[in-house]
Amino acid sequence: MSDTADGGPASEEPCRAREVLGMVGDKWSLLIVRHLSEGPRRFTELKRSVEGISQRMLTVTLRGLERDGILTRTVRNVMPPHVSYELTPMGRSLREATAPLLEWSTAHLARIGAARAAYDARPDAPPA
Amino acid sequence: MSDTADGGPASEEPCRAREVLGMVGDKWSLLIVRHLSEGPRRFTELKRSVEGISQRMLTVTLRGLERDGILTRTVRNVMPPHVSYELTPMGRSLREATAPLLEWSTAHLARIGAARAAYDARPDAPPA
DNA sequence: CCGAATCCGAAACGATACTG
DNA sequence: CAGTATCGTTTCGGATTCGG
Repeated sequence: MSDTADGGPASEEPCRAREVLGMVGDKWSLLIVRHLSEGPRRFTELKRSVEGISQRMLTVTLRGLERDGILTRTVRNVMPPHVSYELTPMGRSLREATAPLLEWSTAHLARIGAARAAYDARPDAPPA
Repeated sequence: MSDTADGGPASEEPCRAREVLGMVGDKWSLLIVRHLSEGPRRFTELKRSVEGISQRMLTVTLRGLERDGILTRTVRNVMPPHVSYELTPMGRSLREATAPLLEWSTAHLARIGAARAAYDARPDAPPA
């Protein structure tokens, strides 16, 4: 399968791929989507499980995904506050669409590291 | 298929997805990979077909992809210079892994636009 | 024709402190 | 608990200029 059932033959106009990458190509979106694929999660749960993300980036990223219709934000106005995030059907379809890429990454990361090492060891390797 | 054959259950350690996105999650990499999936291309051909990319970003992105073993760079030292770029087998497998995401994008972009419009029209929409 | 080098503005990101 | 506000740093990316 070299040219069928893919995202198009690339020869078409300005290409929508950029818009998708502008949405999920950031540092955290796909991580959050992936974690939410296991079920609804609360803010602090995500904060812990994504690990490395700051409060700010978690908030910002969640807002963006909510705006794009990838997930829903449900507020229970009690004390203490309780906010739950959950994938929409579109969010789950996105998760499935990104699965092959995540698979690919785990399968090829070692090879990529080797390629980089080989490249950097070449006589004509770039200085920095 | 809700949970099988995907990139893992998300519960594992710090997650490699970030490294992949650090590689192909930028603005241009996937576009270039997509264009190269049709066969080898020269620098100026890519410059024209990607359209919107600057010389600098084309050079930088191509170098990165070459370093990661996604594509090869072949120089024919003649006048005028002739440099050809071509996907490696790993590059082609990457192209296939990203195909579902590109498919998804073309299928859902309109719906996302609608979701954004609806979100922005909500009474509690963010100011900016 | 194919790039490298430099400069600069814009945007992303992170740490911290504060609020209901 | 679940954010918001502010600040400083880092990175991205475009324009321009120069070299082989």
